[in-house]
Amino acid sequence: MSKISKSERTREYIIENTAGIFNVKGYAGTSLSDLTEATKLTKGSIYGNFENKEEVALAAFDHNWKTVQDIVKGEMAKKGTYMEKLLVYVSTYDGFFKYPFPKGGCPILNTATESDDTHPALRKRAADALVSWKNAIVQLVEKGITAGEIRSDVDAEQIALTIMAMIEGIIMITKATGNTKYWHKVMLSVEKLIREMA
Amino acid sequence: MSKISKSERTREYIIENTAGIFNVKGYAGTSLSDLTEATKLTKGSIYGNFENKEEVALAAFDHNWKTVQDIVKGEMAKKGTYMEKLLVYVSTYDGFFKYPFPKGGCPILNTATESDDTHPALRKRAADALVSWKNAIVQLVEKGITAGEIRSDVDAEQIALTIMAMIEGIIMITKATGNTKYWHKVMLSVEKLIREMA
DNA sequence: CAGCAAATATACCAATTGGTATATAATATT
DNA sequence: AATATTATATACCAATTGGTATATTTGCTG
Repeated sequence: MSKISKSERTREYIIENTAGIFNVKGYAGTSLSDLTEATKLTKGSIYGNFENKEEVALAAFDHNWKTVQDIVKGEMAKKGTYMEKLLVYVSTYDGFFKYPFPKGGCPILNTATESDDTHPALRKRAADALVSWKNAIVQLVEKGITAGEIRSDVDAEQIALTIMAMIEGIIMITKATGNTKYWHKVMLSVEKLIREMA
Repeated sequence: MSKISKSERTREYIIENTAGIFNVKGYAGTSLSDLTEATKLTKGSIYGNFENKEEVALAAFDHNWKTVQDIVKGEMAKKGTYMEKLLVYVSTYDGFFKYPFPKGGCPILNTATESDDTHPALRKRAADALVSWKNAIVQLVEKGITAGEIRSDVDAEQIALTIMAMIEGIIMITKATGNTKYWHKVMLSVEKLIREMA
């Protein structure tokens, strides 16, 4: 009486075991043989569950981004104030290692930079994730204003985009240089930006 | 009496005509046939001037990054104060379209995100560029302090890294979403950060 | 537990990949 | 202008690419 069919389970199995590869090697850098190797399945099995490589990549992106979201949402749920919820971006991303973040870093950063000029479907996926992330932060700021935690003259969208840009930018810088000191310095700037809204 | 040899000119010709491709398609996404097509040369000619595809990609990165640097340096030279020089990052990057920026956007962003987990040589190149960029900003801030334009209590490195992260982050966000309004909002934050140092 | 449908594996495909050995052409040097 | 050298093109290579048609196995259902 298993509600989920075999193929649905295999689909999930494929996504879980290849999501990390796409996030590390990128779409162009990931081959079908990478996928068969990682899943110990054959091409026939993969193409029986996905139309093509692109469809696997899209599902992998969704999976990777959901992984990040789940961690952040989980941490935010523990916090009482909107100010504290916003500061989760500092504390959680700061403890990058404590949490099971996807291999290869931020999937939005990786997917967006590779696909922006070359792969419309993947680009769209990253863009949609960015907009919904932005809206989530805007919501927190606006609720913070209503709750009296945050000044009413702040531009919520500007704050959201600035936080996002700082985080994504410093992820890139830190991963490229390997210098975690850089990371902490920019996180101080993010924290200052958030606290200044009070 | 041409000082530069034929092969040196061909090398330059290859770099100039392929740098944009690497910056748009990435290292893995760029094939030898992309290179021969763009240069109208044959593989023999390319491999006579470069050891392999990696060497072309490294030279292409250097070329692309120099293009960005030349634009910024040129604009900074026109400014009298260190404050104004720092604000060039806002005004120049803001007028992305006026200037002949490399096709595909910021080469550091593109190269770093693709190579950080996969290609040590390219990663190193991007990391070195990041550090020298950071040091250039630190220099400007420190000179601004000496000149009395900037408060002496600012952490120059933190400022530098925060500006860089914001710029790189918003380049990614803007290119992915296509929304230039986002760009301007974050640039306002960069400007605020710089002016607050006075 | 037999039979059918769904899922997976096998075997194959043409095209392309990065790269090389060698032939040919162009350029310097004498 | 002949020669030596350098640079470019040709022709080839094995391996891999993404993808498909078909065979085989698996799991579900009456």
